[in-house]
This record gives sequence, structure tokens and C-alpha cells, in this order.
Amino acid sequence: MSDNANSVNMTAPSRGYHHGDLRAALLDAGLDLLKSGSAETLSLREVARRVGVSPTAVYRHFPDKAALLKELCIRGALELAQAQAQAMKAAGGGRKGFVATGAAYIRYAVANPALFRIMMANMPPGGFFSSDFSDDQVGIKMLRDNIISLVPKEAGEKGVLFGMLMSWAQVHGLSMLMLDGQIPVSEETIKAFESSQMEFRFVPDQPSE
Amino acid sequence: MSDNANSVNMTAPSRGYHHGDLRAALLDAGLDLLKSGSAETLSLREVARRVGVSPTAVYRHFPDKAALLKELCIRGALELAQAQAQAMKAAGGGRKGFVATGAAYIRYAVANPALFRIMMANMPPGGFFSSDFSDDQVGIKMLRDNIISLVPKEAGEKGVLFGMLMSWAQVHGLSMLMLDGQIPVSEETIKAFESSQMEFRFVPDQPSE
DNA sequence: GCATTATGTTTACAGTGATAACATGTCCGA
DNA sequence: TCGGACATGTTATCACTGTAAACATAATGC
Repeated sequence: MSDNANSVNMTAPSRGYHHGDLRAALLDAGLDLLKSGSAETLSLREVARRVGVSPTAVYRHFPDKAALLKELCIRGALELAQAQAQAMKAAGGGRKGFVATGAAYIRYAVANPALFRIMMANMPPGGFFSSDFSDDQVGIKMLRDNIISLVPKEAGEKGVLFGMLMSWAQVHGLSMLMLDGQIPVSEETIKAFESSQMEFRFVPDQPSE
Repeated sequence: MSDNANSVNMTAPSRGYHHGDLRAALLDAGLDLLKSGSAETLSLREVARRVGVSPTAVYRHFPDKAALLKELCIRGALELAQAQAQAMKAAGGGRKGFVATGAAYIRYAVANPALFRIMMANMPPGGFFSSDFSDDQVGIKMLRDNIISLVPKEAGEKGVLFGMLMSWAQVHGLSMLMLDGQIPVSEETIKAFESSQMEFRFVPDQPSE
């Protein structure tokens, strides 16, 4: 993640070549295409075409398609984390705020289906939990902090991890089922989720009834 | 697996021009490839190749690739439902059995990653909830019955639907996160889920805490 | 027996990701 | 200022994909 940001950031404008800053332009075009519905069928050539450059020019900036997608999914992760943080703040923090971050997750997914898919399929090894990146860890860090503050202390680290897992899986599952058309995409459902009470009781070894 | 005695020989197709039951053979080959790891990159040509037939022969039995995939995902759905039913029985029914069907869902997903993906991405419009098919509705029906028996009666139909949604999303989310490498695929995690207590209290409008 | 139909093959086309060879623009040092 | 060195973009090409059209062969029905 050396340099990216928008093309505005380039501190050395003289470095502009044929295309000013093709790398950023490609990423923008890619994001655009992903947001414009164009589902999993995003192609390198399409991106290049949109920027107005030859197909193989892409390879001067990305070793392969996966590398481009990886950068895109990092951008998406950041955007998602921002949306979640905003939802948290808007809800006034606390348990309510936490649930709001979950709803924001779902809303982001259904609002950006293609990008969300790419994000999940192309996250680097270890995924969100990895510590290779710093910036896109924001979402996970937020989740962790929330769980810590909501889970009973006796649960310990294991309980925290379990809580993170289950709550993430909950919203992720809802998101994916909606994206895949298995359940209807409805704001009503999201609201129902939001207003329902989520409990994280860590009872790993209870015979349960 | 109806294989006629004459093993298809491409170089001397004096006898093997007409394959006994190509449609079934194609489906079997497709399932095989999907189970053999060959991820989302399953191609029509690969399937045809494996059966020993020309690429376009497929189009005598399926209008296009999506049609083939759709059939495969129906098969997968049946298999998954069987696994769940078996888990239910093995656990002795009840709440424990219900949770066992969830664990079976996850285990099936991680055991058949490619097929599971195809299943979710290619389910017919409306998905599992649709009533177009009868057989592959088994899984959903099982889920529904379980939820009905576990959810308080005051919850009503809405509560049942909500319970189905949330519990399905829970296991589906865990499955997908594992498949996408976002969380480690570990039997330990599945067991933790299995032994944790799942509660379905319907509190859609409670101010929470 | 022969025409019809079902099934499989060959050929072909547009699209994809990717590599290699080539062309051009920009920068840096003499 | 000049001239290489390097960064960037292009063209040509390959192997692969899904799919359509035309053709070939086997099974079936009159």
C-alpha cells in the first residue's frame, strides 16, 4: 500500500506520463465498474477500455488481475469500516451502536454487491484477521472493541473471539443470503435485525437443556 | 453411474458415437470436478473433456452452462439436506438436534467448498425459499419445523420467519467466512458453535437493556 | 427400407487473462 | 546539451473460455 489515495495526492506531478496516473485511474475505473452492478464479470480489459488504454498496460501497475482486485477490496474494506463507524456514532455508541454497525455492514453489502463479493473472495491470506495491513483492520478492531465491552468479563479472550465470530457471521450470513437472492433484500428485515436483541453469552460446554 | 460396456474411445469412435446417458454422465463429472477442489473455475469444456466428448455436445442436454450448474446445485442441496437430517437423528432431535443440523451445514460447506459456492450462487430465483422445487425444499422445511418447535408460540409467523432467517444466516455466515479464508476452518470452532446455546427470543421492539 | 429425429462433431467467433517483443516518453548523469 | 537508462504504453500472440452454425452419425418410427 505504498501510494494511492486519489490522483490528487501525487506530490510529484511531473511524474505524470502518458496518462497522468494510470494506476489510480485503473483502480477508480475498477471501483466504478464494480459499483455499477457489473458483477463478478469484471474484466481487466474492461477496466483498461474504460480508462482508454490498451489491455496490457494494466500489467505495468499490477502483476495480475488478482492484485488489482486485492487493492479494490482494500478500498472497499476501508469504505465499509467508515460506514460502520459512522453508524456507530449516529446510534450513540453502546450496544445499540454495535448493532448499528452490523446493520451498516448489511446495508453496505446490498448496496455494493459486486464489490462486497470481491472483497470477501480476494481478501489476503488470513483475511480481515490478518495483521498485514493496518488500515483495513479498522473494521475488525471496531468489532473487537465492541465485543469486549459487551461480553461478560468471565468469558475471557476465548469468549471475545467467539463473540466476534458469531456476530460477524450473523451479519455476514444475512448479507450473503441477500446478495445470493436466497432471502429477500428488504430494509424491513435489516430493521428487524437492528431492533432485535443480540446476546453474547459464552456457554461453550453447557449440556443445554 | 450408467456406464456402457464400451469405454468411450475418441480415437476410434466407431461405436462410441452415442454415449449411453450423457446427461447423467455430465452431471456426475461436474459434481466430481466440483468436489475435487476445482474451485469456481469449473468449465463446460473441462466437464466435456472428462466425459470424453466434444465441448459442444453439452448443448444437446443443457441450454447453457448456467443450466448445468443449476442442476448440480439442486443435487448439492439434496445432499446437504440429507447430511442435516442424519445429524438431526444422530443428535436425538430437539434443540440439540437442531444445532447439530447447523453444524452439519457448516461441515458440508467446508467439505465441499466449490459445490457449496455454486449452490448459493446458482440457486433459482427465490432460492431455497422458493417452492418451485419439491425435493430440495427439504432443508428449508426441516429448518422451519425446528424453529417452530423451538420458538415461543407468541412469536407467531413473523417470529418463525425471523428465527429461520437468523439461524440460517448464522451458520451460513460461519460457512462463508471459513470458505473465504476470513476465519480459520477448524473443527474446534464448529464444536464451539455446536455446544453454545442458541436462543430465539423474539424481542423485535425492545429498547434493549 | 427409408425419412425423421436425437445426439455428437467440427468449425468458427468473440471474449478473457497473460507473456513477449516492441515503441515511446521521461529522467538523470556526463 | 546530450544520451543512455528506465518507466510506461502498445502490438502481436497464445491458451483458454462459452456459444452458435453447419455437418455427421446413430436410433427410431412409418
